[in-house]
Amino acid sequence: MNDALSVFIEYLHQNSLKDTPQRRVILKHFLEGSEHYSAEEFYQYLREKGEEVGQATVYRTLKLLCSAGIAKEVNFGDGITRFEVGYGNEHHDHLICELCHENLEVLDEDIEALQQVLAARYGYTLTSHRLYLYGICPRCKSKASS
Amino acid sequence: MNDALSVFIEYLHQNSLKDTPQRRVILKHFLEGSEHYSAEEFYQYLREKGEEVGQATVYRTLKLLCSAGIAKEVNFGDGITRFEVGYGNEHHDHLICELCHENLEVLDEDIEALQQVLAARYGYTLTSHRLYLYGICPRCKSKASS
DNA sequence: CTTGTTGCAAAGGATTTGCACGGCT
DNA sequence: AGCCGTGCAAATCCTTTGCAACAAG
Repeated sequence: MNDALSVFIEYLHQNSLKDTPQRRVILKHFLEGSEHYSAEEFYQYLREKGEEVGQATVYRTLKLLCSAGIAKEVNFGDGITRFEVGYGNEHHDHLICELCHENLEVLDEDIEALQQVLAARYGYTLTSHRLYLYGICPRCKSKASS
Repeated sequence: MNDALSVFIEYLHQNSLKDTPQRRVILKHFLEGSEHYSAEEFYQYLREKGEEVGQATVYRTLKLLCSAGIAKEVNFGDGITRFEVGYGNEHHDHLICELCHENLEVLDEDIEALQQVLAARYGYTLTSHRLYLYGICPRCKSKASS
C-alpha cells in the first residue's frame, strides 16, 4: 500500500533529486489528509499535525508530486489551486454543491466517450479535460425548502 | 444590435448605479474585442485604442458586466480570470489546443443532457457547469509530425 | 565533496480596496 | 446637494524565487 512512496522515491532517483524527510512527511500526510487541499490549507494542516516544514517547501513539493504523477492540480474556478491524489485513482469529474461546497467525484463513461467524439469532430486529439458540475445537493435542497 | 447596451443601462437603473462614459467605453470594446480577454489584457487593449480608463475601473466594470449577465468569467486553469461575452450567447464548452492555445467554443447536446442525468443520479439539481477539453489541434498535429 | 534542498523573507503577478476628487441624477 | 464612480496607489492574496545554511548521495 506504500505504492505511492515507492513511486515517489523511484521518481526522485530517476531525476537525481533527493529523498528528504520533508518530502516524505508531505507525501504521507497528503495521502492521508482530506481531499482537495490548497497549498495554503495543506500547510496549515501540517502545522496542526506538528510537522515542521516551510511553506515554500509545501508549494514546491506539491508540484513535485504532480510531476511524479502522485498528485493532480484541480481548479474549481475560484482562483485557488487545489491538489488531489492522482495516483492509482481513475479519472473523475467534479460535482460541487454551490451551497455547502460538498464535492463529489463522479464519472460517466458515456460523457467521457462523447467528449472524444466531440473533439474529433474538430480534428482535435484529446489529451485531457476538466468537467465541473455545479448544483445543489439533496441536503441543501431540503434545508432550503424548510 | 445594441441590445447589450440597453440591457446594461437597464441593469444600472434597476440597481441605482450610474451610467458613465467609462462604463460605456468598456462595454463597447468588450463586445467588439477578441474573445477571452483577461482584465489586464483588456486594459492594455483599451489603452492601445486610446481610451483613458483606469485599470481598477476595468476590473470593477468587468465584474459588473458579469452581474448584468453580459459577460461571463472563464477559467482555463492557468490562474488567470478571463471574460467572454455572455449575452445572447448560448452556453458552450471550450476545446483548447495545448500547443497553440487556440480556443474553440463547442457544444454537444448529448453531453449536456447526460450531465443532467449524472447529477440527478446523486440527487443534485444542476445549475451550471464548465467543461474544458484539452488536446492538440489538427494544425499543430501536422506541424509536430513534420 | 558536489549538488540539491530547505526556510526565510523578499519578490511577483493578479486582483481588490481606501480615499480624495469629480461627475451623475 | 448627495451619492456614486473614478483613478491612483497602497494593500492583499496566492505563489514563486534568491540566497545562505544545510543535508543527501
